[in-house]
Amino acid sequence: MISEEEYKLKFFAEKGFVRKRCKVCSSAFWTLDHDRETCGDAPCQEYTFIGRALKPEVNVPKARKLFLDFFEERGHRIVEPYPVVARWREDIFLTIASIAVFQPFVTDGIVPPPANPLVISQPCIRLVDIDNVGLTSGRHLTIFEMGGHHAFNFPGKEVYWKEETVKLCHEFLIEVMEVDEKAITYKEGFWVGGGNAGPDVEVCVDGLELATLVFMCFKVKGEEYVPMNMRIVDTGYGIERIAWFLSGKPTAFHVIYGDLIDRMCSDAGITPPNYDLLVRASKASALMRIERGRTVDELRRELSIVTKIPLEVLEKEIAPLERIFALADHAKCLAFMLADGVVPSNVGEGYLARLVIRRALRICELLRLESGYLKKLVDEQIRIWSYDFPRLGKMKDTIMEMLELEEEKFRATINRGRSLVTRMAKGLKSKVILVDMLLQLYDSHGLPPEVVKEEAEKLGVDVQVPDNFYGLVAQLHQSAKHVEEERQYDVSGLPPTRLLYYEDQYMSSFHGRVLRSGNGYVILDQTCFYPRGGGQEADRGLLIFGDSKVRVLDVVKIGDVVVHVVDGVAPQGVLVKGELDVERRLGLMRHHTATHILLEAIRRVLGSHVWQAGAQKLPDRAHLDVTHYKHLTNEQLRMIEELANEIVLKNLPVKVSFVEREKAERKYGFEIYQGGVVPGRNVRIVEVEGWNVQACGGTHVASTGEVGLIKVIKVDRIQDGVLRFEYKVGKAALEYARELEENLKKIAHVLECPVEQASTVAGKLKLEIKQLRKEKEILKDRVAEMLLPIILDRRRRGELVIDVELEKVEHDGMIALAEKVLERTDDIVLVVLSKHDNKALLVVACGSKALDRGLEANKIALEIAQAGKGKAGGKKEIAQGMIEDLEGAKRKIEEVKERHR
RNA sequence: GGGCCGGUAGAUCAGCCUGGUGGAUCGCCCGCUUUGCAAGCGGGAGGUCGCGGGUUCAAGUCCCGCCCGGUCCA
Repeated sequence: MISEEEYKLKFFAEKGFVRKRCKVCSSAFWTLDHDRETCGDAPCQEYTFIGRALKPEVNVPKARKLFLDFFEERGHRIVEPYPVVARWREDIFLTIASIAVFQPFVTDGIVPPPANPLVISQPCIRLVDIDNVGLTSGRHLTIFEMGGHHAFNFPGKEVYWKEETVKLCHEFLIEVMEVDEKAITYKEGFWVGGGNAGPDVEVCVDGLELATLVFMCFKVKGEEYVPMNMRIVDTGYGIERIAWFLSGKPTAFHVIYGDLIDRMCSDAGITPPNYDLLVRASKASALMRIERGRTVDELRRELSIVTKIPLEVLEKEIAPLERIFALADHAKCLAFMLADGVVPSNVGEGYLARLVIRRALRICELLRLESGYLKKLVDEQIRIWSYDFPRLGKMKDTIMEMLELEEEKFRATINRGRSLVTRMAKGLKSKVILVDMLLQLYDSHGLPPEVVKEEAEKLGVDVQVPDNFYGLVAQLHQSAKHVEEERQYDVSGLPPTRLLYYEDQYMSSFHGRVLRSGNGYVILDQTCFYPRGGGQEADRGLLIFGDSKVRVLDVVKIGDVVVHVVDGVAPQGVLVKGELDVERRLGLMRHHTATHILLEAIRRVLGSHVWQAGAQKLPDRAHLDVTHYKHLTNEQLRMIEELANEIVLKNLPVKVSFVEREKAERKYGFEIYQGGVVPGRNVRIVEVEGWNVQACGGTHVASTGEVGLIKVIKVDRIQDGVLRFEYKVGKAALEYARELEENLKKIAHVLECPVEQASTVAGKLKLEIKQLRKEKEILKDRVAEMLLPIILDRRRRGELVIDVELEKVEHDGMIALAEKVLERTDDIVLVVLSKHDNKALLVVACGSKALDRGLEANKIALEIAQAGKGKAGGKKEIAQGMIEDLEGAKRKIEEVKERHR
């Protein structure tokens, strides 16, 4: 796909590099060493830098400084790192590379770069490699700093391209890192990621890839690579790898975390392996081909063969240490993610955080570390890294609380799961847990199959986990998917609609010309109808032309064109008058502005980890979803409500302006993207003066006083980690208050008490019901006790079928009587009637001796009920029923008595 | 947003498929046994079966709606 020519650099030719092919992976590479046989990258060769220590004092901050200083000296401006959560874009959750900071707006040429050329050391998180962390001595990390120097070459305005990039890299390696240049290889490759692509050169020394130099010149659109106008130098240097390489430490973890590794070992009661063993295993870990989804056991066996270290020794000495490595890495990853405001949950980036947390907790469990250890470790990481990244320290309390709750939650889930598995296993006939059981345990209860296996095997139950387990899970959800199809309108060839609602948010009527019209839709040259978007519903109203008019049912924006969905047709070219449903629009505006006010109030009360997760504004109500890790207290809700209403009362101006994207970001931060990232060079900024600033396309009132009362009517936990505030403002709030009042009055009316006393009276009533119920039980017993001797006496005189008539006793009381009688004699048939206002209840009971005589309660009950225009059923020992015609039933009872005398 | 599971005594749960007087274990209270404790034995208290409708002679159980919790998928 990529021509060899792409890599034929003058620089290589002048220095005397030769192009060779790796004997292991057969990829092409450039080297000064004419005898070299491999490309110099893992897994084609061992790590040979370990133990060499070119610069033993170098750690991560020092490596970062070496990198930044070098490029600064060569004309690059240093740019401050961005958050690890990619708030400025919606296609990825996490910052996965330094270039991700500049995608898509800078790379698309919409926004100018902050400097050109520039250099940055950007903390990045990649969870795709999470399974490999620890196994490769530190080549794989979930969190790492990517050093990137970037040059943005605009057409006709070249900064630098391939030659200069490779030359700079080469100089950095030999001058700053003091690498022997014969050890360097430049491997040819092609890189795709973050929506862009281009040929790249991978820079490897002594088995370790230290940098990737990407020459970005394509935009990825679906399956296609579209050439870009701009050509961008996108380099990525592994800061941790540079530190590892220079320090010559056995693993990258030793240089990243220093003595923390040893302290963690001692906390876990692990004796670290001796240095030589560790170095041998570590060097060889470069050779592990981890890419193909192989099991840890297989890799370990392979490592044993390569290093000639016995498998038992590896498992005993190295495996626990690998867990320590992974744990340290995950803790650092969490410190950064949580500090940047990710709230663990089961949606979005919150789910990624939970994934890391649960993985880390599992490792703690495997290492038998005490509960709460992860929290301590993250605390330690905050201490270590907050010197270079001060924002970590600011969120510490919130982070600690989130971790505590997450650990509790995880344990609860696992415990619930364990008892479930135990019960399920006990109920099994064959000692095997079936696949559909596993699926149910995972899908409904969140129990991963490994946990089930572990638990079930303790009970001697076999578990077969199919390889395609998660595929089967996906299948379970396949059928549920349905895509709602939106009606498409043809807007091709039309000019952008002039958006009058942005020129005057209060405009309620206008004149416009019909540019295109069809059955059910009208497109005008300009409109003040707001199209559905940003969580705000579309406007309604009328389009009037001549003597006729059509109603506007919906408004949608397609590209730059606004389409009015109507209940008729308008002639092409005609001039129409548009009239907005003003009440509706004002309701929408009030609720929209209220949403901005409320969000800020929530953030100030709960903390800056709170981010908007969705919102909907209707004319008479709205809801706002935010990330937060636990339920609100009443006190917090009060504070939020009060704060929001104070802002209303202050009657602050709400200002709208269009600002250049990068200026807005610099001035207000990424918090402006609470409602999502909006496209375009300029962003529309809505500012509640002195309170809140957001990028927003919606329509707003001019000052907060117009919102009126903001009343939160409900706070829901719609997902774990997401709260939904429902609220009404202005007239709708008044309407709500009225309804509440009405209801309360009705309750008070029913209770016949003043409104203020309704709750106490209701409480008293409840208590009284409880007492009455108890009393009823006692009386029921009493009645039975009183009747008992009479019934037994009648039996002694020879009656077999004995009828008893009660009043207003329910079935349960009648049955209780029958039970009492049968306790005393089993050679009896008892027929109990209980008169109610418009019916009578019937119970028939047969003792066991009576059964022997061939009598059956259900048959007798049915016979009596049928004679009494009622119905009955039950068992042959005891049956019950209902009767409408009491006299008829009584005649039948006499008949039955006669029959069995 | 959608799917699945659950809500029964203070706690953990059985009962629901197949409707017919609401159960077990732990905890609690009382008594016996014991020098005392732990334990053992005997007895007892403790339930609007999440809420609201419907079907039925009869609903914890079947059907529908809602509320709450858990969990997976998007």
